[in-house]
Amino acid sequence: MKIQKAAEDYLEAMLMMKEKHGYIRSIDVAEQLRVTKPSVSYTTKRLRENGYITMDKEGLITLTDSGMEIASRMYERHKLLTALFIYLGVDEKTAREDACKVEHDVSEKTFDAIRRHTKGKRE
Amino acid sequence: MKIQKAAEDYLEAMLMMKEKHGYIRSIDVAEQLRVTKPSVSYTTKRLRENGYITMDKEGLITLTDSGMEIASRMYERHKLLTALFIYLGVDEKTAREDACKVEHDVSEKTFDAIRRHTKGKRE
DNA sequence: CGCTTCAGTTAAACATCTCTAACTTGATGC
DNA sequence: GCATCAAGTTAGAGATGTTTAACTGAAGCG
Repeated sequence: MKIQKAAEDYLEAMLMMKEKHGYIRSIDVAEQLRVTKPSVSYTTKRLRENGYITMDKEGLITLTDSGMEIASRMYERHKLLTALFIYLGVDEKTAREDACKVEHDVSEKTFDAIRRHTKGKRE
Repeated sequence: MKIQKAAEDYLEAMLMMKEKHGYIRSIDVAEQLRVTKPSVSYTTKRLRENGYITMDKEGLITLTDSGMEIASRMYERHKLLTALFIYLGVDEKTAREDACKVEHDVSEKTFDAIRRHTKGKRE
């Protein structure tokens, strides 16, 4: 299974919920991503089948190593892009929204370049 | 009809073909986007139904005003993003590929910021 | 004329992702 | 103990966009 954008979004949202609440529930992921419960149910099933998450009998979600790898990559990209856009003069809300979309699309090479660039600016 | 990413890609590719060959054929759009002929056929049908293109009896495509508007917006974004990535130190091929994907996702606000920024750098 | 080739379409199938509606199941509270 | 609510699942549908296979129709050639 090649991980799709949507799956990346779900995994990232799960990591955010983990950081925010200490646990991950489908309903919170649904709210975060503004989708319905069945959408989350559909996606968690596929993520489970492909080894990116596990769920206990109460429905609490745990990211596996491979799931966590994707989630943290997305999350880091999210923060990096947000910082770049803000540096370019975009307001924070817009920066965040755009980062959300762009984070799936940009190659590792370009991220390296952004990383180098924003690092230079921060020091 | 809310124009989808895929439709934006097709319209942009059509504009590129127009600039390259002086005319627009489905088969060239298919090659440019690396999709099959039926994919182009499916999309041209929808674009026709929604007034973004017209096609004559030989299949030659013309962008309408609304189609051209979208195509040129995408094309400008494409060039702007490519320039930004190259400025950040990305090689040209990667810059182009990433621009292709990102051009659909970024808000007008962020594009304004990029425009201001790259303008400053070019002078 | 007949064959081939090229461009385009149609048909059928499939993947992904979403929704609404209805159901299950467990906990909460009166 | 029973009603209610909250979380999650299942079932069925629909939009989008892709594919392969098979067809149509026109152009060129020998």
